[in-house]
Amino acid sequence: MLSDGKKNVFARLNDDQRQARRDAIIDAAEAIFAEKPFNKVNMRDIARLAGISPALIYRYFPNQQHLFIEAFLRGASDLVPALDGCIGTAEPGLIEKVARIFITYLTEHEQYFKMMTHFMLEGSINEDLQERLNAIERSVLDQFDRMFMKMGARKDVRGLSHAFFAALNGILITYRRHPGRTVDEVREHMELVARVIARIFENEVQSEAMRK
Amino acid sequence: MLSDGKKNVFARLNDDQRQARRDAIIDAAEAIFAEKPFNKVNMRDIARLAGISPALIYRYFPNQQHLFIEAFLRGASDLVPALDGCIGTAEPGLIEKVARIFITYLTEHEQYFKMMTHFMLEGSINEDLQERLNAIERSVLDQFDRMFMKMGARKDVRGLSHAFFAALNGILITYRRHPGRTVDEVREHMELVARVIARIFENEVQSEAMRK
DNA sequence: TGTACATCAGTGAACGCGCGTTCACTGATGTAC
DNA sequence: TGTACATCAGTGAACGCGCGTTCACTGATGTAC
Repeated sequence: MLSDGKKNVFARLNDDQRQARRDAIIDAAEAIFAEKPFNKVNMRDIARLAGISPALIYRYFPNQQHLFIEAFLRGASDLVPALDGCIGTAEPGLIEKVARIFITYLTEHEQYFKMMTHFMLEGSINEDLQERLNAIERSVLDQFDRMFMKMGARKDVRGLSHAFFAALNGILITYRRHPGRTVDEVREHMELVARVIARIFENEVQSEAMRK
Repeated sequence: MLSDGKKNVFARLNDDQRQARRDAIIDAAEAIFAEKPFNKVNMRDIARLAGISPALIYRYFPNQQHLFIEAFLRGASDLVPALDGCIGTAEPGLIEKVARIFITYLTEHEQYFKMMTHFMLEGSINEDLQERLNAIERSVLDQFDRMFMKMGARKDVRGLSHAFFAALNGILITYRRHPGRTVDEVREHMELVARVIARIFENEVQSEAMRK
């Protein structure tokens, strides 16, 4: 007699095994994103790197968009604790430190940055997935809020965070491919510009506090 | 006897006619870019809108990349005079005005923004074309330099311009597609964030002047 | 203990489509003589 | 003035490729009895 429950009694892969394979596929997707320009990323390469057939990916993810967004969510969620950990204490230069962590994280894990811009620029995204992307963005903005408040900002903190977030993203996109520069030179330039940004935000917060 | 000059005597389209058709193709490319997500833009649609066969485009442009970059250069070069015209006099709120012009220009002519991000993110670009793109970027940065100097900045003006440029680009990319918002709401939010950015740059320049 | 069967992970090849680009061709016009 | 020819704008169809996704199938394993 067949089971009448929702879980099929015949499932031979238990949850751990399924999860392990899922992770392996996401690992492969990340590696391919890290290696190639994001419009060259494709399912065949991901499957090959994961050591499986392309068709098998579709037993774990309904389509490419889901896979990409799951991969992004898994990786990008590590950024939030990293920010959280360093905002603990108010200190001079905190904003610069946070800016550097943000920039460093997204240049060292270029795959997340590529995925992020992919979603920002592409057409329609599944509603649920969009909401999860928004949740990540809000978490990052929340961290920035905390940072600005620790540094003494009181007025329109969210506005500052939005501006800060946009400015850092802009650095990553604008100076990503400066011709004739090595990877290190690009990173160095980004950090330079990030310091300028951090400095003027710092200055803004300070002078706001002084006006009070 | 055949002509021994470089210009073929048989050319039936004179330079004006050729240029007119070239412009018409670029017009069509712009219109398609304005209408569709940039990864849906294709040569067939451009040809159809221009009222010609796809094959004819290749008599005017060697390939798609050249067409796109020429289109971008033609359109984006109008931004520089627009900025130039409004930086004439130093006045309070100048930075905000310039930020608004930049944002407005690239939201009202969304096609240029799409092309710009296209080039920033895609793989290899022809060297000559890259140099022309860089020239445009430098012109914009030069305008920002002028603006900051008029407002009293003296130290590391180019650094400010780089940061300002990145921040404005970041606004355009980050807040482009906020789900459930109308086009007007998106634009309004962008202008709000741009005002925050402008304000803190203004503050930075002023306090730099005061420290002197 | 053995056998027929159900279930499911996994596969390689194929489907279908979109798209950049090229090909072979047409037809109009100017030139040589 | 007429005719053969060269030149070039322009075309529709085809080529070739990449890629997301699906299909028909295999084989291993657990179950029913």
